[in-house]
Amino acid sequence: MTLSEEDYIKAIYHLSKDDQKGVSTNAIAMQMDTKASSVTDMIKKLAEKDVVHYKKYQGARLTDKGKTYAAKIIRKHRLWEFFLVEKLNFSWDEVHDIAEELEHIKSEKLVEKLDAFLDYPRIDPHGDPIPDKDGNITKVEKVLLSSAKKGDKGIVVGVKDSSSDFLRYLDKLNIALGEKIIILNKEPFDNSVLIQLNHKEINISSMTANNIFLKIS
Amino acid sequence: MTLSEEDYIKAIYHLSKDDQKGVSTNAIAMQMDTKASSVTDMIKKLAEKDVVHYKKYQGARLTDKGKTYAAKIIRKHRLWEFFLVEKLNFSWDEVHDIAEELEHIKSEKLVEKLDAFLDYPRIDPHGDPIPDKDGNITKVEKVLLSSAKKGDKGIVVGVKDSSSDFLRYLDKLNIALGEKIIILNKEPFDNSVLIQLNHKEINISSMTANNIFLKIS
DNA sequence: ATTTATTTTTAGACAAAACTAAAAATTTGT
DNA sequence: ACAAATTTTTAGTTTTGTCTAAAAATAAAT
Ligand SMILES: [Mn+2]
Ligand SMILES: [Mn+2]
Ligand SMILES: [Mn+2]
Ligand SMILES: [Mn+2]
Repeated sequence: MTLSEEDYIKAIYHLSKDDQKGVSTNAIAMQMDTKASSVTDMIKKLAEKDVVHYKKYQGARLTDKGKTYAAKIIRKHRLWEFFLVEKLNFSWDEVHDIAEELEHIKSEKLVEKLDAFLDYPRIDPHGDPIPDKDGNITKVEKVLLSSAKKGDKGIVVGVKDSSSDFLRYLDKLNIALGEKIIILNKEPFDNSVLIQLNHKEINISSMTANNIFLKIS
Repeated sequence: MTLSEEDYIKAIYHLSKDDQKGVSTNAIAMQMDTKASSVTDMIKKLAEKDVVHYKKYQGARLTDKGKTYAAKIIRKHRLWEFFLVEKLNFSWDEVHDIAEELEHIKSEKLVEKLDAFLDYPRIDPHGDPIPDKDGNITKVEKVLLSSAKKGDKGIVVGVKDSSSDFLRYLDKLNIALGEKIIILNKEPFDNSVLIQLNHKEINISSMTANNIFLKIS
């Protein structure tokens, strides 16, 4: 499987909400920052290799083989991100692009040794679960800050958007994984949320609240 | 620079003995396991990018820019090899192929942080020097076991052939970097060498002796 | 000094992964 | 239900890196 094919598989995996409906050509094109026509070509190739099901105009659906493959790439991506942050002292907003390259290094043994070296981490620096050796992903129960209710108390356990810009903004707000948050109020006018964090009250915009995951405690 | 271009630059670097004469098209083809015609195409492209000097039928010579670039790739290759052996507990015969991929990961910051994490190692698991940040390589004075004289005492400091097969053979002989060796005798008939290693006498074939570097003490 | 052998380059083709432009199918709006 | 808008596919190019076959240049041998 080539680097490009692997990135497509991962993209389709991440875009697969429903297991029934295929992921649309346009959605994949958007995610991959390419043109729909290129996506069609690639989907056909992936169908040829039995990693996706494809019927014209019906979008792409990963096969079991495809899902397993996706999990393996994601496992590598997140293990490398963990390595970069925990061992090389990168910050969480710098690691995605590098992991985007490292995830394609082809060596089963490398992944397993890296996993052992890192002491079998189960979540990456953005709170996302790291698939195990066999591709199993333990789903973490989490809820968007935007959908938490007034009075709820929770811990920041993840982010939906993991772009550098957003992560650096969270740094500025002193919001990091593990921080305790209390929802003091929700403003119906603009859907902003007033929270308490480290004994300070801060106002979080709807857009920001929509990208922070909490575990309600 | 693409992955393929980088591998060519490295190949030309390693094949450059004389600084005057260009490296022949055929030699590069051999090293890269490809055809001479492909090499000619690539040399032209590299000349276009000013990393090699190229005149028809004269072979390829790296420019200063090319040499600096080569040193950077080799730096990454050897740092990753060191990481794999020292941190992930790979053996020295397993790391070359993986480093062959890792050396192409594009992030200056990653290299510098990796270097720091490894505590600035200066030689890789095969005894080869790791170029510094600026591409400077400190030459290690070393001599082939095959050219050492009877009575010489030395320490194994490197290997010329770093193929898995050779390295595993050395493991079997208990020859590793740092081992002390005494040259007891040289057999003129087949150029084999009788050495003392760990209080045992072993006979080393000419071919093997030709691939072990010593520092005479 | 020619002829012969080897090396290197050119010419033409191919597969991968992208693109643009245009056609076909599907979805949406009235 | 039909026209309009959108999505998806096809057709035809392009670029990168490879290949084979043949031509040209260089090196070796008689
Ligand atoms: Mn990637
Ligand atoms: Mn992540
Ligand atoms: Mn390489
Ligand atoms: Mn090495």
